[in-house]
Amino acid sequence: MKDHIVISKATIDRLPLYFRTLRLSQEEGIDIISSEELGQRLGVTPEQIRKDLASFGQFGKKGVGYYVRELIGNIGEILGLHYHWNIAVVGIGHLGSALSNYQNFTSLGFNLVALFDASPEVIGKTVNGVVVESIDRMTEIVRDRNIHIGIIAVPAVYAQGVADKLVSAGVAGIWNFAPIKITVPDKIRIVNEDLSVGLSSLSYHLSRSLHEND
Amino acid sequence: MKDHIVISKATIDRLPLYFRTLRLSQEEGIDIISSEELGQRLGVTPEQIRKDLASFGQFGKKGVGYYVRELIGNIGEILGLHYHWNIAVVGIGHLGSALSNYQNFTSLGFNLVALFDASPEVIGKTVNGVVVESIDRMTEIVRDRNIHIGIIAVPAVYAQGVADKLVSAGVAGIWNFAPIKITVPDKIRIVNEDLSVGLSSLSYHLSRSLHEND
DNA sequence: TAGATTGTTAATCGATTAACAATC
DNA sequence: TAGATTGTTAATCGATTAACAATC
Repeated sequence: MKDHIVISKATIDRLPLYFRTLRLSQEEGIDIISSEELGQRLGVTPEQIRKDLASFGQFGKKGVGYYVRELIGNIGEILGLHYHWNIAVVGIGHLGSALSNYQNFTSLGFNLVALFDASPEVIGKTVNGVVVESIDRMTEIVRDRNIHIGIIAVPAVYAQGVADKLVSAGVAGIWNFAPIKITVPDKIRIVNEDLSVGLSSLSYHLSRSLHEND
Repeated sequence: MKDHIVISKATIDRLPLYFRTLRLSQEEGIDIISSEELGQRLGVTPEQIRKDLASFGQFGKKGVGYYVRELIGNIGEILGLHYHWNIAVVGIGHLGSALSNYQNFTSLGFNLVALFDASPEVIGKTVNGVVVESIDRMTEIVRDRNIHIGIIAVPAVYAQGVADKLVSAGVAGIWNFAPIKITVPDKIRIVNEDLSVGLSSLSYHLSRSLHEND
């Protein structure tokens, strides 16, 4: 792995796509794949793929391509998926339940180890094999179950409070689904997943094509 | 609106954030806001905001700032939210149900008008006031209810098939949650919402900080 | 008017694309 | 060896940041 080279956010965001597509290719029985072929499968130029991978090392064989199994391992390790992070979902409403049941997280190596909610009607229920705990027990449970990542799926008004609680309980990263900006200390990683962006950008483009001949 | 100027994807993706934050500010009773203040609230530089808005016109008053209500209207119109697009969700599993119940879409002006599923156990159920229909009735329902946008929340293996069906039924845009690349004709807009990207990028950064002193 | 803040141009920075030498 | 394909450098393109004149 090369030090002192800064990897672009765009590159990091493409790695999961490479990872996923390589695994699909592997299931199809493909052992070796070229950047050309891989690019076609996921809609990225071969140059882009080679450049992205090259920032982490030399994973291919010139004149041959990439060994699929090997590359999956390499990308998995780059992404840190081999750490099998423990995750907790906070807010077991519609979205929180859906996330708790999302099988693709498991297949990426994440372990769902805790669920939290504030509502007495929800506390005690079992979702995807995990019992929903009161949000008041967060501190002890985060410590006891060694939770690395907290997923926020509560209404916007509560999101900052939940984030503060997760941070003081000791998580290292937060994945925020609440549609609001959340502030955390610098050492905590935060990723905002804003579902309204995708739909709004669709709306933008659709309304353009409506009056294309202006 | 300025013609022949290409607006960057990054700009379009920030507009929904501006929109949302402006509405929150409005609720707090703020009538006029500067790019400085707005920037602080959503974690974007004031220059960035002014530049983004400037690509669509002159919405502010020099020496004063932006009139919140006016700007909300302007951005809403730029995003095409005033068209009140009709949307349908395909695949009423955990994620599909959550999306069907997502109140933020409604607050952006989208109308949920149809739900589809292939499973007899789900067909006929009511989710958020809408009855789940068989996927076999998609063509007629898309036409009759004038559906503009289809949301794909089915397992990856079925996603391309569902997309083909949505396109031939006549939707103009697709919002895809299935973790797979989908191919559609050029005239159809497609946005991929890949939930594994966010979590994987968290994992990447967390594993970096683990061996920060390498 | 003086102070504040926009809109816009120029400078910088970063990411993608193109080209090709290295080599399997 | 000849053909294929990577890894890497250079060229281009696009987006952000800085600076400031315009003006409310």
